Amino acid sequence: MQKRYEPEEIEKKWQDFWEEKDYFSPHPGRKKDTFSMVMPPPNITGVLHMGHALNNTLQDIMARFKRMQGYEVLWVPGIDHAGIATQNVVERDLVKKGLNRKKIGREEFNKRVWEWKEKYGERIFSQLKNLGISCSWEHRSFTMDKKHSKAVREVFIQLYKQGYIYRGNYIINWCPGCQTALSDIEVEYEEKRGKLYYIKYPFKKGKRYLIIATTRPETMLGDTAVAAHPKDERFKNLQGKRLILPLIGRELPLIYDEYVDPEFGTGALKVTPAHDPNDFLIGKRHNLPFINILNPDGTINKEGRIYEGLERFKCRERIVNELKERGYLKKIEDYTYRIGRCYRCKTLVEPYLSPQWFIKMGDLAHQAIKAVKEEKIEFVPSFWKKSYFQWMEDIHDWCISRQIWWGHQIPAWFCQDCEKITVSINEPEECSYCGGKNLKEDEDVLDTWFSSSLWPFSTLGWPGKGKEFKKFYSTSLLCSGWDILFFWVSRMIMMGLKFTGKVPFHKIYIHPLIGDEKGKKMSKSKGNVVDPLALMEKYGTDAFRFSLIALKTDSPYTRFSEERVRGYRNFANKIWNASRFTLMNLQDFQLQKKLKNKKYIELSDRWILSRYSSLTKKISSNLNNLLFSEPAQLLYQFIWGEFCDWYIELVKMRLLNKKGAESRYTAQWTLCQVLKGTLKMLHPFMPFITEEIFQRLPEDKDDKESIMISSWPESEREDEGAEKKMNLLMEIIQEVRTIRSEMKIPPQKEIDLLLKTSDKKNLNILRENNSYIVNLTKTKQLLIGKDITPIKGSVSSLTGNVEIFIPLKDLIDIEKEKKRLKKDREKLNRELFFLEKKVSQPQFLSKAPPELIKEEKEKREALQHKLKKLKQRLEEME
RNA sequence: GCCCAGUUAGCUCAGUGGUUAGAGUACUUGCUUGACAUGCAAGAGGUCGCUGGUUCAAGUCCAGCACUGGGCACCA
Repeated sequence: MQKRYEPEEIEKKWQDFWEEKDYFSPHPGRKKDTFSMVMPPPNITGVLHMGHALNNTLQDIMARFKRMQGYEVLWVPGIDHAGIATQNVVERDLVKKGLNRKKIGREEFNKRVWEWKEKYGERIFSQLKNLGISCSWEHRSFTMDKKHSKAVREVFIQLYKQGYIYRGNYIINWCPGCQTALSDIEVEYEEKRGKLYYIKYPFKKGKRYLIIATTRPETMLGDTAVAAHPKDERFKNLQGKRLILPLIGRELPLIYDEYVDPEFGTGALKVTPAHDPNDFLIGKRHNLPFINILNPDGTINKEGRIYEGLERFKCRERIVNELKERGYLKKIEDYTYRIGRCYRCKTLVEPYLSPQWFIKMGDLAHQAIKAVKEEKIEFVPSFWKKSYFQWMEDIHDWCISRQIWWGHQIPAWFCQDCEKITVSINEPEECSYCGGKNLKEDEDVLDTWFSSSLWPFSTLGWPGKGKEFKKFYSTSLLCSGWDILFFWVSRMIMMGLKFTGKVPFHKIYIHPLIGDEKGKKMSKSKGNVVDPLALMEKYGTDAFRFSLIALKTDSPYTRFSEERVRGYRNFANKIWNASRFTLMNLQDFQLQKKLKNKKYIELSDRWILSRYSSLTKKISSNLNNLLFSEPAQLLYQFIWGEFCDWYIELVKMRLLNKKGAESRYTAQWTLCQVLKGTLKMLHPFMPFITEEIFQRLPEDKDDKESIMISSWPESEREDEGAEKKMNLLMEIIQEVRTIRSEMKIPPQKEIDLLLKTSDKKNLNILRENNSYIVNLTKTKQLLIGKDITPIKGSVSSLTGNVEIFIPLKDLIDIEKEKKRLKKDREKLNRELFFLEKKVSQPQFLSKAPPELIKEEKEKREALQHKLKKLKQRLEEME
């Protein structure tokens, strides 16, 4: 075994081994219970990023943990066809080749997307394999495969037939870049500093005019009215007047609508029903014409007359100029307002009137709220529930149609004869209303999130209700980032309840997104993106995974720092070396079976086994409660701070046979047991290094061929007495080391050490375990007793009720020692002052629990004793 | 505007009403100590954002405020 842990070959080796052995597929376990999860499907365009890494590491920890606990685990991996995102990527690729989508046509385009999918779609799977995740690859799914198409159509048709899905002409968010409708949540809003233009709208008769403020002057091309508040005095006597739209010359009626805010701008509002959601409603109320002025690509259409063909912002510029030239522009003010961008291509979104498909959300949302309120789904951390409720309670109908080519085509046919819609799983032969054969399939496809909302059951074969569906649905747990809480999680809950009658998952674990060191969102444009694959290569996958988990908090962004990964690389190396040490000392371990029944176990053994036992309980309960960073820290602390720093150090002398064969064997057994059990608990976090070492450790009957399928450790060896004894010894050792360091005693120099106490119990502990003290403090001569008189020129200290003396003779610097003791005295005085105050308060004595009072009083006595001894020493030195 | 989260060591973060508020990292000092210098030992470093309240007891619970980050909704 080399001195350093070298992850590369080891990781590859075990990943292949596990897959070959088919450990990732569900196998009936000891518990007969199941544990199931579906992976949030990455986009087929996706390249592994930090978010995937965290998300999948969390799931992998749970999968491995539950598997070791004896559950039958199913973890379904999959990828998402990601409609718009994928279409954009493939389209860009076409442009590079001098082609475009319209040139090659829909069929050819989709053929190319499929080709692209075959080529790159599973790239992310191989990257996930590097991460060591243990999902069931044979269950892999794709949101566009036959299974899912069937589920999608089934859901669509049922929703349509039950009146949840409708089609109509409404204002939706239109992305001129992607040239499709978007749902409300697919628009990202940001503050923008822009201008507010004040435009004169002249009356048809006379020379007067109204001034109207707008941020989007180009939309005036679609104005069909001017509105004022009915109670606004300024406009009261203008009833029935008509205005002329500048530049265009169209006559506009002046109407009155409660919606108008008299306080804003001039109190008069231009109404553009086809390009503003509020104006749309006003238009409906007042039966105004709806004039669409935009082409799908964001250029002005023929309704814009002389401006036809202009790009929308060019048009704005020109209109403003012309208004100015012709005296229609009163003024321009600076104004900050909100603009919406497409979440895929970041193009500014336009409110746009067009025929689209929608799902009525009211009832579905109501059921989904109810299920969470009734705690059928547990949110972790629970505060996310509030966001969930808020969004669900204020939900709008979901625009599900997209004017793109890549996706599930909407199973609807328009009858050219009677203009009615026939919806059907398979292509219908005739119109279901008039029987006409002249049918035209709807060209729109469904929102990507429509198919992903079915994911927890569509992956399990729904609408079929086969064995797997029955066995693994509802799933046990879903892990997701909060960024897709509304896009995905909420919708799965609604669809799951609607179509299976059950919640899609019992628990939802919502993890943070990973920000950079400053806590900012990682993005390509900011250039602060960290590549997980590079980190895995540099520090090893285990260290990388561990850093993701140990860093994780509940706050929405976790700050990621490479420093920490390096720290956990060092931790992996520490484990490696602790194991190396153990293995080097197991030559005669064949005796282990005999040792199992041995009664003789040393204090340090009892101590480490006790610490180990309480660790097993904490780790199990933490993981069951979906706490991840806590167990990670506990394991780190135990392995490094207890097992390595203390146990291994204490056991060295025994392994060198200084205490006889029996003691050596016991040490070997304990080392091996504790190491093995700890590795098992660490396995979900650091799968590779733990497997590598496990394979090298001696087998016993419970451990089969891999740590992955070994049983989760349980241990009942808590021993409070042993812990107390060890604590005393450790304190003394640490105190002696401190003195050595403060007194600048060279590390090589052996000292004499006197330990004085009148407590019989402590005397026994010290005598029985004097070797611990001798070995860890470099002591030559150790004297333990209750009537020891320290030699003059000793340094002293006190822990518990044990007085420590180190004779230094002429080496001692009296002044320095006095200073040290005085500093101790000050500290003691301070502590005692507060403690005495506390213990003497009548309210404390009457209301605090008696146990605590007793403890505090004992503490006070101990402090008083300590102070007395300290004062004695100081007097002696004067 | 409404909502959520956060504010603890230089930095990144733990902290479950009850010892002297912890860890990693960085820093200082000393060490090639028979697993490990990716290491070992010791040390320094804190008005727990502010103000009140509840309590025998508050970093922890409650209220208000400030600041930071985020989400949602908005008037052209």
